[in-house]
Amino acid sequence: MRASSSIAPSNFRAPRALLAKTFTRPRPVAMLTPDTEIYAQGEASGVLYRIEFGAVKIYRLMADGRRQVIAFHFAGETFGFECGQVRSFFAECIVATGLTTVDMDDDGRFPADLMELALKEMVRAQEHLLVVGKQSAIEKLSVFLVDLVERQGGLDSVDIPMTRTDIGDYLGMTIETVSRSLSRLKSEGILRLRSNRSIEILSPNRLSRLASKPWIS
Amino acid sequence: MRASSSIAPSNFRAPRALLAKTFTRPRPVAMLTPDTEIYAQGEASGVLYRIEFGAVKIYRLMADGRRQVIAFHFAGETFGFECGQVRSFFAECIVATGLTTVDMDDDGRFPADLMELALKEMVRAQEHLLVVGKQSAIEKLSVFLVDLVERQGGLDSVDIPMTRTDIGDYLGMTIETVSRSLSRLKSEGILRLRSNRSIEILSPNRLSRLASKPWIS
DNA sequence: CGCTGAGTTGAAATAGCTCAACTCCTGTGG
DNA sequence: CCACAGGAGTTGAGCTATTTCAACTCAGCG
Repeated sequence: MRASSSIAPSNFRAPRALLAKTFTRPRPVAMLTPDTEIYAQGEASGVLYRIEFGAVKIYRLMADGRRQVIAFHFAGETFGFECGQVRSFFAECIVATGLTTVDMDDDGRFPADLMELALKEMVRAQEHLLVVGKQSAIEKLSVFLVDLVERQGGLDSVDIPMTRTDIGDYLGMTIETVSRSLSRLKSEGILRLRSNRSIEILSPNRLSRLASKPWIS
Repeated sequence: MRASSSIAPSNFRAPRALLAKTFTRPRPVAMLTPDTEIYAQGEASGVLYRIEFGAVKIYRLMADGRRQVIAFHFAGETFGFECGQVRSFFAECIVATGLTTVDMDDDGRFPADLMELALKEMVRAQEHLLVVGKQSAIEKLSVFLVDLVERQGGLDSVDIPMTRTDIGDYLGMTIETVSRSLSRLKSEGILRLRSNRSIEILSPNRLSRLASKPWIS
């Protein structure tokens, strides 16, 4: 499943005529290898990306070298919203990924269709806040896993494309704590580590009880 | 400066004709007393609010009773963005507050002018993530204070309209830790507590060094 | 076959939480 | 005008979860 070629994002800006605002397909697809940088903090913004397959992480670097992962995005999702002329975040492929682009209007605004997506992204960020603000590492990790399960269609077997470091930077904890929490869930029989990047949920109920949907109804 | 009357938000929905999309003033202003609930989790969404004066907190209640404050808003700011038909958050006045409303379009979308505001709100939420994800309590509080300073025009004297509990729920720490961190900043000569709700920044440099703008350039 | 990076596990250090006592401020009623 | 009550804030002491530092395992790959 490894892409055979890696095309820099700036090279595959599609002709405007091809970019229907109604998201009609097919559109040109760029194949990116793992760890490819899609855009960087400080670059000019303007293009939105839609993931055809694969996974992407959005993060920010701090002055002291720490990193905060803002979001993970998977197939079918759109990312790249910014409020200024300049990117505030980095976007990077986690695995082999196929991307298409969505341009802004001539006047520098987004098609109205995308308002909904931007708002959804806002709410997602705010809900992530609830998770990072939680005190317990087990809780955080459970919420993370339940979210992954749901986004992967509710199957027992969950793919974890990102590294422990990514997860730690996403949840605001060290990789050791991520690892220990996973081990704890394993030892309690809630999940099984099929491999480093794939787990099997043995007791979805107990997992989601740990995650305990923080928001009321 | 206490408002003489408190009008429930549902009572001051202005006639559509008055709500110019270009934000022309004057518009009807509702005066709300402190602790007035502007909207609640679960209510129908649709109206945006603009703060003429005062301060508002946006928060969410968790199933276990914990609270996460998502944002504070001050004069000149607009809040109330949602992605669904229903409010995900509570909005409540912190002090006496004057509000005006901005309706959505007939088709349930926001005027295009507001896209920018929504995106700004998204980025704000994502930056809040950086703060809550930080490990040190002193750092978190410093970032919070620096933000307040900037939003109040960079003066030495900062107004803290919210309680320690609000601050704690915003930064993801207990009120005791908020208090201890403030005392620490005080004992180090970085600030002075004029009163519980007003501080004087003695060394803005050292404060912002502690806050150490996490994002590079 | 050994190198490298990712992940795990252990032990000690520590930051923040919890519980509890206390102070301070403010508003109220005598 | 003063006394008092209640809420908000502060401070202390002990406890615990997470971080830190370090050693180790494991898997993939030249």
